[in-house]
Amino acid sequence: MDRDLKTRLKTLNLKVTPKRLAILEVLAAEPGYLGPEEVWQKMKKRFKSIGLPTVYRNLEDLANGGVLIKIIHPDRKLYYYFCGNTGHHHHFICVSCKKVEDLSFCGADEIEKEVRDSLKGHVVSHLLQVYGLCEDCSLSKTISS
Amino acid sequence: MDRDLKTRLKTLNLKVTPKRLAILEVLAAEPGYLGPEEVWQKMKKRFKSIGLPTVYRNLEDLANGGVLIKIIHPDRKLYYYFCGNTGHHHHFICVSCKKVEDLSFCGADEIEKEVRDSLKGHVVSHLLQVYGLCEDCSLSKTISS
DNA sequence: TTGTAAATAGAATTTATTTCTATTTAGATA
DNA sequence: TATCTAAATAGAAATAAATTCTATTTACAA
Repeated sequence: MDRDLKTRLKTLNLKVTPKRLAILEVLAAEPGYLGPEEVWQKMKKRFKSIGLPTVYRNLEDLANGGVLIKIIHPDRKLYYYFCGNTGHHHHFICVSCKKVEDLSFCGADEIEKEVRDSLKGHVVSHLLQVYGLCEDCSLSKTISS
Repeated sequence: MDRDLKTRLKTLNLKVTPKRLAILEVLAAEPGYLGPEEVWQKMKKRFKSIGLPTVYRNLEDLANGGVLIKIIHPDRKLYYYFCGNTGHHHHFICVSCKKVEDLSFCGADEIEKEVRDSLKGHVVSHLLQVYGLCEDCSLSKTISS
């Protein structure tokens, strides 16, 4: 686990614990994304005792810190994946096959302008998720959910 | 309740029941969106007996039929709004006082273009949620989250 | 008018997620 | 290095949104 990441955790006031690092390693090694339960299963192979609440708390804390990205599926479950850089990600989620693809579109500038000009407030973060049918599912299915 | 809507329900193989129509009326009269529990509360003012599962089932069926739009918030709760008013609603949520304000910004057109052009998919719905500090909280508080 | 598949009430249940409390640990400070 | 304190944790318990189940009622087609 690289030094930058440890530094980043400290910046977030998160202590560098073995389990916290292991959760990051599990997700960093994953090509896709995992749910809390799946992360827990993988953690149990590495630690004789590891509580599910620990997994939930860490995933939440790390996502709040921007180290992980949190995805909310149409099935309402939470999923996370490792985020190398500090930027936000926007997603296109297929409601049929659950596949997630990145979107490059981001209206951050316009959003910040509107919040600043008409609401007189400050933007801390924003979330954009787009639900739909991916190419494969568009070809083979109709919208039924 | 207009005739077009009844026709639309029949097209979806959904019978035109008083409660189903009332759920639509409740949401059509709402400028924003409502959760199942909120819809249930409003329904209980109109019917002496109305079950929460009935509300859930109808909201789901109507959303599947495209009469309602379903969105999933970062808090994982479901919300619905009538598909016939001004379209989707985007919100600015103050992380300090939890106040919600409407945003007029919407990048729907650009999003649909990108999904269509580069992903070859179709957009069903999207969720834009902006977190920040409102004017009052910007003046009096710091970000603590 | 009648038959039947859909809709419903109300209770019970499910399950992802969170809270609680006692205990342990990371890492700052002396 | 030893000590201290807030953060992190385990494990049990709780929460609550959402769903399932079964008997009963109703919309509406024939």
